[in-house]
Amino acid sequence: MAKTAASTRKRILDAAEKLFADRGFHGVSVREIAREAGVDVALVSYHCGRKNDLFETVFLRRAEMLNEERLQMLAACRKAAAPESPPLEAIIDAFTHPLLNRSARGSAGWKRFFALVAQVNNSPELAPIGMTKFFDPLVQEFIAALRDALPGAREEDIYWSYHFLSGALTLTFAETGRIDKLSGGVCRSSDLDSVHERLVPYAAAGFRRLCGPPEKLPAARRAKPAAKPAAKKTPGKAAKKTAGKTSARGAKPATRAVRKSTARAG
Amino acid sequence: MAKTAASTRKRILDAAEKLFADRGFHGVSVREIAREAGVDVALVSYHCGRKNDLFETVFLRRAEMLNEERLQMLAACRKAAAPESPPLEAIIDAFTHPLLNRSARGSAGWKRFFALVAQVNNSPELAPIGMTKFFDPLVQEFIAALRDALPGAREEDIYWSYHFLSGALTLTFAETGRIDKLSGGVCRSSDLDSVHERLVPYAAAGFRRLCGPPEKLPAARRAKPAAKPAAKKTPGKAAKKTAGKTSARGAKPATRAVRKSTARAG
DNA sequence: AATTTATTTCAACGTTTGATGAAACGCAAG
DNA sequence: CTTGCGTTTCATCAAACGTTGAAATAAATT
Repeated sequence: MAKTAASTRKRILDAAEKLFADRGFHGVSVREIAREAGVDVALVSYHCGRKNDLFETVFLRRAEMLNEERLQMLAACRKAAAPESPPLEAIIDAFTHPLLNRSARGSAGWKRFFALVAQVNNSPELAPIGMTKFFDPLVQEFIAALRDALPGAREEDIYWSYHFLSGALTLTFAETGRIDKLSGGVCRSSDLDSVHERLVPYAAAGFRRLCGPPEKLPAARRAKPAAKPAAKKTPGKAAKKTAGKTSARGAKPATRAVRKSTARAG
Repeated sequence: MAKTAASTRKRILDAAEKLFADRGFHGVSVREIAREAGVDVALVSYHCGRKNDLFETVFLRRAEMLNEERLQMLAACRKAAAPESPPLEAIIDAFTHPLLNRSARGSAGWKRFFALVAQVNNSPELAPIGMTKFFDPLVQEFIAALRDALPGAREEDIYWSYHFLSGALTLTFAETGRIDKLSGGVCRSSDLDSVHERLVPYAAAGFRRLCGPPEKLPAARRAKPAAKPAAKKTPGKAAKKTAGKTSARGAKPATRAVRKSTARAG
């Protein structure tokens, strides 16, 4: 069982997905992927080509599925509201709900994929390649829908509002566990249903505030420019001298300058 | 010049910051950092310890400065509003404005740092370590302020609203260039002043919607559960057979199974 | 000037990296 | 059985990896 060629390829992709999602492209070696998949190293390049191609394949595999469903939902809510524009919440939901569908009900693979997307989206190295390549056509479609739903809005406001949603969405579905720790257990990042319930109105309210009628912003935006905005310019002499004194640098241990880590303190 | 020990260490940290911000922790080698800094490899461990320590130092260096100013701004706006709670916008601004101060006026170092934070924040591997360690105390302080500004709000709603802001903020200041491409030049991610002008009201509106009085949500949230929510389960046989035919897998070239990348096709 | 300490250079260590050529295997078609 | 093809194993390559000891140099202290 699980010895056919197709399943070998799938095992490699699944293993790669898992490891890439955890530690990013550079944090994983091809050999590690092979080991995780229980497969010889050479089989990785045989089935999936070079490491770059493997990464792209992992990324593309689910991106296509996801975005298909997103477009379907968008079309559905457009049809339901025709000839009017669908309500803003419905458009945002069409954009976000497919993530919930895939992730909430226990699919480990999809969860890993979303963790991967979050990293790509936030990487100066990968975002201009990966996100643009696989997500921009879809996003343009949604931008158009948002434009209809927000008549009179300026283009920049729509794009920026989308960008904020994108950041919130990818971070949330990455499930890094940070919010769990931060909230002391009050929030569970794995409870995506209840998160999504909040994300949609949050984003919708933001869109309306930015893209809605030009209600004058409440002027009380900044409190004070802070006591010393550019204080503490070069603490090099003043602050540093207090700590250590012999060494030219801060406060560093013995023999070699720095040796604080794990073992071998010699 | 620039040959003192202190400046050597600084050169290493700056080089590390630049490379880490571009390609992440695993994407950069110690030797590369040394090369970028114009320094012998051994000097990196001499001045900054192991690679892990170097990364932490790079991260901590600016995080402390940044968060100090954030707390100052929070204190200032609290004082200005006392004994009332500061307005929501002022609190959010105290959280976000220090990023603008540091980044908007051309500091390449700070821009790189924010790109780094975005990657750490979205990494399952690094977020639980880095973000928790260096940002949680600050965030707790802001959560408390938000709690005062949003009386009657539920804890989960506050935390999740913050989380959404965090995602939008880090992605925005990472300046990956994606929004520039996406918008065809309409938005410039480097124009942080005008982005920040939008981010604050966007987030504030989201907070109010989630944490404000329990206005009944507009029921029209979902359009339809989409025609086929779980369509196309295993395209392995049906869809794949259309493309290639000889190979067991999809459509792949010659000799070896996969060989599509750059050079050395034979 | 002599002595101590801080910094820098050089060379090397054992491992791991991504990738591949050549040979062996399994299996269906001839 | 034999041929042929898709798949798998095995061994290997040069390059790069993180880290360090020891020697050489520079700077500070006595």
